[in-house]
Amino acid sequence: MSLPHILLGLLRQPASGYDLKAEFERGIRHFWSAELSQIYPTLKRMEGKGWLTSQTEPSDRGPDRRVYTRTEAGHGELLRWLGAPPQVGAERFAYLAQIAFMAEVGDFRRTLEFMHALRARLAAWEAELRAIEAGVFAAMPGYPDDLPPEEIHHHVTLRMGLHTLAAKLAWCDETIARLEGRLAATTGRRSALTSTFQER
Amino acid sequence: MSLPHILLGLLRQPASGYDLKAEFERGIRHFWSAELSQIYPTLKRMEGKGWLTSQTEPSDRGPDRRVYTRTEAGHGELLRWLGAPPQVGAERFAYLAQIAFMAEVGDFRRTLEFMHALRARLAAWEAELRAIEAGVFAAMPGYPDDLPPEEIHHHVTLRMGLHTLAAKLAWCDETIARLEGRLAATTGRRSALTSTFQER
DNA sequence: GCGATCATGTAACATGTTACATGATTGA
DNA sequence: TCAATCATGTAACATGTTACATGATCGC
Repeated sequence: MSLPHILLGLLRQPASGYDLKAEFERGIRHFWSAELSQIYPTLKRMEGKGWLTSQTEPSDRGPDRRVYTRTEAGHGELLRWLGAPPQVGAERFAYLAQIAFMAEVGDFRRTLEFMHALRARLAAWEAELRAIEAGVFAAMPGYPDDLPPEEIHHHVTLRMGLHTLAAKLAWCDETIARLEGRLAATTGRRSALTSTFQER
Repeated sequence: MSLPHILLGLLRQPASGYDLKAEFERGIRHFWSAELSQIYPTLKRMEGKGWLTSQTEPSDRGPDRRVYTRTEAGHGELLRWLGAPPQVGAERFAYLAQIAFMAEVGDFRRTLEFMHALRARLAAWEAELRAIEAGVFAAMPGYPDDLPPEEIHHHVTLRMGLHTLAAKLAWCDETIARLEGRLAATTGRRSALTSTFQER
């Protein structure tokens, strides 16, 4: 049950479902995502619980907007969630599952190809985070020491992304080197076009 | 749609739902989890698709076991999944969401407390992975170079866990140091028992 | 006029969690 | 005899994804 709490956190100012989706796209997306078709009914449910109120207002362009405001009860629920212990351990990595069973293919070159594709994806993601940090730094010479207190937490989540992506890239490199070492050991004995370890 | 594929991967030998749950607990759990109440209907669905066949057999103790066997079609589906590109980017970290909105509490000491709790959880997890690696090393002096080819992939996923957990611990330490620095800068000016940045 | 953006939603489906129901066997 | 383990499942609920439906306005 995290999406309602994330929405409560984002609703420092009143906002529509559409606005909140846009907030997800710039920032939150790095550690959580939600589709509009999930956000709209969730907001409605939250209003039913008394965490939000809504009023419709005309839009500058397009149809009327339904703008949600956080209630006292909603703010209380947010604080309760922030007081709960860290929710850790339920992470799911589909690509690790793929690697774990890759032996079934019987050819290291597939694993190698997979690791290269994975590395490229992770490197692009890291570049994105680096660019964000560089942008903040450019606008603030004393970064991160001069960050105002209310922006520290956002900075902390960005740093987590940078740390773990660097670690994953190092892991990709380690893995690629190890697999290439294995492949080199079998090349010469047999063509690189034939099976690499089904021979066993 | 990953659980069916993980089950296909685990079914190198015929196994019951109960057996497969046990396999999750020793290993898979580090990057995926599933309850029995999800595994049983999933196996039934997979049988309906022709990926598995089942036969019941008496148990040494307790009720009859329904043992599933992977079919040719099931093996083909597994290979198709292993041939797909890495599924990356949809990761969800509830604890990062909590940190991102922790400013709402208005007291760094809560963030600090949270980071200490998080660090303890991650350190315990890292210790567990280290123990697994140490166990493998003890049983095999030439680890990891001497690992047989079919065990390399398992080793690779273990290494990913060790890399990212070390990175997260470094991030925790960096964050804790930064927060303590901030706190020290305000202590002396006002008691540590009062608000730290709502003053702004 | 046409595609992009603004704006809200429903419906069908897929996936995952928690609680409940049942009952045998084994070891302390 | 009592708790743990073996063993299978259903039901209710919660969460999340994909596809579909509708329609206005703005810039090219």
